[in-house]
Amino acid sequence: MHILTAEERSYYLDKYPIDDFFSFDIDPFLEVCKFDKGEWIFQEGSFPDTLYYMIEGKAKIYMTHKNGKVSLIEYPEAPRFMGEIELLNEARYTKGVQTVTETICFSITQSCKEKLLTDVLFLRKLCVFLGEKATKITSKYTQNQAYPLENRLAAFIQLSSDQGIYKEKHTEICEYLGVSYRHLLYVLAQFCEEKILEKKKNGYHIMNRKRLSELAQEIQ
Amino acid sequence: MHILTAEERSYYLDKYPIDDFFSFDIDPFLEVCKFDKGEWIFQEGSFPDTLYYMIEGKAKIYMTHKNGKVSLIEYPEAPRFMGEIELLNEARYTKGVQTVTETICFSITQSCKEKLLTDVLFLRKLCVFLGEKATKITSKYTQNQAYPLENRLAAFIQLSSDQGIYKEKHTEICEYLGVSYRHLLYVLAQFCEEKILEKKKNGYHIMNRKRLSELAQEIQ
DNA sequence: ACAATAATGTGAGATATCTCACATTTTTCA
DNA sequence: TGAAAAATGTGAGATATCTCACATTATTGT
Repeated sequence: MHILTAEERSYYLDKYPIDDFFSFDIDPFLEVCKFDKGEWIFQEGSFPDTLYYMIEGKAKIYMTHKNGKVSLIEYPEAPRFMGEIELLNEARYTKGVQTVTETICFSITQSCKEKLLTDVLFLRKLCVFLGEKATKITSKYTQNQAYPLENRLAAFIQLSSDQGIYKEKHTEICEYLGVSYRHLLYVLAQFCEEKILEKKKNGYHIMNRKRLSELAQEIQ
Repeated sequence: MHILTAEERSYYLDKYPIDDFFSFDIDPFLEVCKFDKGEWIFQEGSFPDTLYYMIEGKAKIYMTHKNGKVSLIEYPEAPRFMGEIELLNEARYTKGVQTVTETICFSITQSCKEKLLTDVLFLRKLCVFLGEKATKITSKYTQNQAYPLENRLAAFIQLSSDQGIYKEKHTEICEYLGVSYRHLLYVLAQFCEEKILEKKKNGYHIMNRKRLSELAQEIQ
């Protein structure tokens, strides 16, 4: 992570105005910083003391279980807060957050914590954000346990494919969908078998959009 | 649901003071109401216009999937908010909420919505509540997919047993743990087989607390 | 350019969990 | 108090998913 120069800073502040999140002047408490691709924003189990507002980039939120399994909990995408729960609760340790692409964040130090926690505008934004987060997580996980991978994967392919081509990293997606790598490949192979997908050099091509939709639409 | 008399109202307001949640006088906007056991507080799919703060009782939050499966998402217990997400977001439809026991709530009409959404004290409470909710749901569901029922059930029995006896309704618990009724019985039978539990008239008696702990403690 | 590392891919067998069909018991309510 | 509904219980077979061991192919760092 490194902090951007004054020039870059004002570029981003201009591009992504954030003043209306706060009723006080946030400028003195704010830095713009850049994380490299793959860099960890929060180490799992650490106690972060910075609130980030991600403005460009994508990341992954992880947690590791006692038995060694890893859950990819969320795919946070800009724009959104990170570290907000730790701001609200003292000494709450965090999940691991790792960038997927180069990522630009506004970083807000806890030196203005008091101001933040008494700011109506900010708190309301945060409430809405947290409410949506809770709703999203709930729907992801209830789906996970109500539908077999076949349906969830179909939905995920629809979401994440680009120009009719699906080419995500299996290692990531199996963690996200909560199944083993092996099983993900099984179901992908099954989709190819059924001519829903076709595996090519540059990814899996969607051959039967209709059938894929049917499978996906079993889900809410 | 019925609204309590002035006398009962002041009894509960006295017993569970709530003034310090608000920086304005909430009294004119607040009723105390009672739900019977099994009554629905929110119908699934409806658009509630009341914020509740549950002060006594227990409930269940449900959602029904397209394929007919039902997920028991949460076991809300007093004290806590309900309907807070719908307060923040216009026209958000709700999950189903049904009481498990007789339940007493403060009900706050949306006529003071503006006041609430500009009240620092209230918003901060709400943020903390929503943050905890998100954390709790995340940990429940990541565990669900990282551990077999054997471990999760052991943990759940520890939590919900009383005086060494486990006697929850299987139909509910299988929904909560996200498995089929059949499978829940299998694993309970297995626990009996292994002499961890013993099935008696009044419930499953815990016979091997140590082994149960071991199974439960695989989970974080 | 090469070694190390990560990602991908596959087979085979095990396990966790589900579906369905049906029997019994308990609870609810008209 | 009797009929209906809910809860409980069980068997048998299907399916979804996992584990492990190993081979191949990309990607990365030096």
